[in-house]
Amino acid sequence: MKTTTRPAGPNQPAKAAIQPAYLSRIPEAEAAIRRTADRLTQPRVAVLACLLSLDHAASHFDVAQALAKHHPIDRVTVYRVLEWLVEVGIAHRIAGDDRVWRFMINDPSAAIAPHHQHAHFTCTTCQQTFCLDDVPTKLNFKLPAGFKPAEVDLKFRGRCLHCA
Amino acid sequence: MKTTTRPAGPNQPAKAAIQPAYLSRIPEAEAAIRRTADRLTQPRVAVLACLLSLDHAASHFDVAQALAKHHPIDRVTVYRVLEWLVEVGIAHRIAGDDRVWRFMINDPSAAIAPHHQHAHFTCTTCQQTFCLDDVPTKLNFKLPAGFKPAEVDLKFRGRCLHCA
DNA sequence: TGCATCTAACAACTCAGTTGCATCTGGCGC
DNA sequence: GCGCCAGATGCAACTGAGTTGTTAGATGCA
Repeated sequence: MKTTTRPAGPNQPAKAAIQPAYLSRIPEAEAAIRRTADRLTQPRVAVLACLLSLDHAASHFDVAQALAKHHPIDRVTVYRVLEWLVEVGIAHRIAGDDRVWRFMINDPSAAIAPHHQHAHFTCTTCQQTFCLDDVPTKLNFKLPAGFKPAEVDLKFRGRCLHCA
Repeated sequence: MKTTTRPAGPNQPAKAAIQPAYLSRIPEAEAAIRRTADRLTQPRVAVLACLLSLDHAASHFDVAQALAKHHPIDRVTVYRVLEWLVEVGIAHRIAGDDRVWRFMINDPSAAIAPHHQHAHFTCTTCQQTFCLDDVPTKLNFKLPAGFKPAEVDLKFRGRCLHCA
C-alpha cells in the first residue's frame, strides 16, 4: 500500500516545510557511524537516522519510503546498509510472519552482547513489531534431552500499547 | 542456504526396493482426512502421510521432493494442500529464519486448541526444525504496560539431539 | 589536490509463494 | 453402475522480497 500523495496537513503554515522526524537524528547517526571503522556516507546516515527515529522495527520498504522525499536511496543500497548495520552491531533483524525482514536499533546498553536475546512483540492490528528489552529470555526452560540451545527467541503477538 | 538433505541411508540392502517411510503412513493419513468433511484426494493423502512420517518440520520443497518418485505432485498443489492442512487443524506452519514456511503435524492431544502454543527448536547444524511440545509457553512473562499478548512463540536455536 | 579504495546505483536475476484458468475427479444422487 | 458437478489439481504466468554483478561515483588519507 503506497500513499504517494503529499501528506501535508491542512493546518500547516503554508511555507514551513514539514521535517520528517528522522532528520533530527542525523547528528546522532553520524556519531554512531563514526564510531565504527567504516565510511561515513549519506545513505548510511539517512538509514540509521531513520531507524533511530522509530520505536518499532522497520522493513527495508519502510525505510526507503521514509527517506524517499529528502534522501531517495536505491532499494539495493537500503538492503546493503541495513545488512551493514547488523554486521557492525548497531541494529538487528527480525524475521516477520510475512517473510519480510524488519530492522531495529540495538539497545545501546546491550550492544556489547553480539547475540541479543530480547523478546519481540508484533501487533496484530497495526502490524508493527516492537522490541521488549525488559522481558528476560534467559528463563530456565526444560528442553527434551539432547537439545542444546544457544539462542532463544521469544515472540508475542497481540495488541500493542497504541492499539489496545 | 539449503542443506540438500540426503535422506537415503548408506546401509540399505541393494536390491530390496527402498520404500520411503511415508508410504506406511498412508492409511493413517486417509483416516485423518476422512475425519474432515473435505475430499479424500491423492495429493492430500500423500502430503499428509509425508508429514506424518517426519519428526521435524518440512518445507513445501521438502514435501515435493519426498513425494517426487512415487507421488509427483505439482508444487502449487503442495502449497495448497499444506495450507488446507493448516486450515483444518491437522498441521501448523512455522516461519523460518530463511523466509521459508515449514509445516508440521499438530500433536493430536493438543489438537483441540486452535492456537497451538508450543516451542520450536531449529538446529543450526542440520537446519531442521522440531516441535518441543513439552516446553510450557504459558510462562508468566512481564510485558511492558499496554502490551496485550494473545499468542506466544518460543524459538530456540542450537544443536539438536542428532547433531549435538 | 590526487589517488586508491570502498560504496552506491542500476539492471538483471533468484526464489518462495500466489493467482487465474482450464481440466480433471471424488463423491453423491439417481 | 452411470452421470453430474462442486471442488481439487495442474500448468503458466505473475508478484514481491531479497541477491548478485558491474560500473560509476564518493570518501578519506597522503
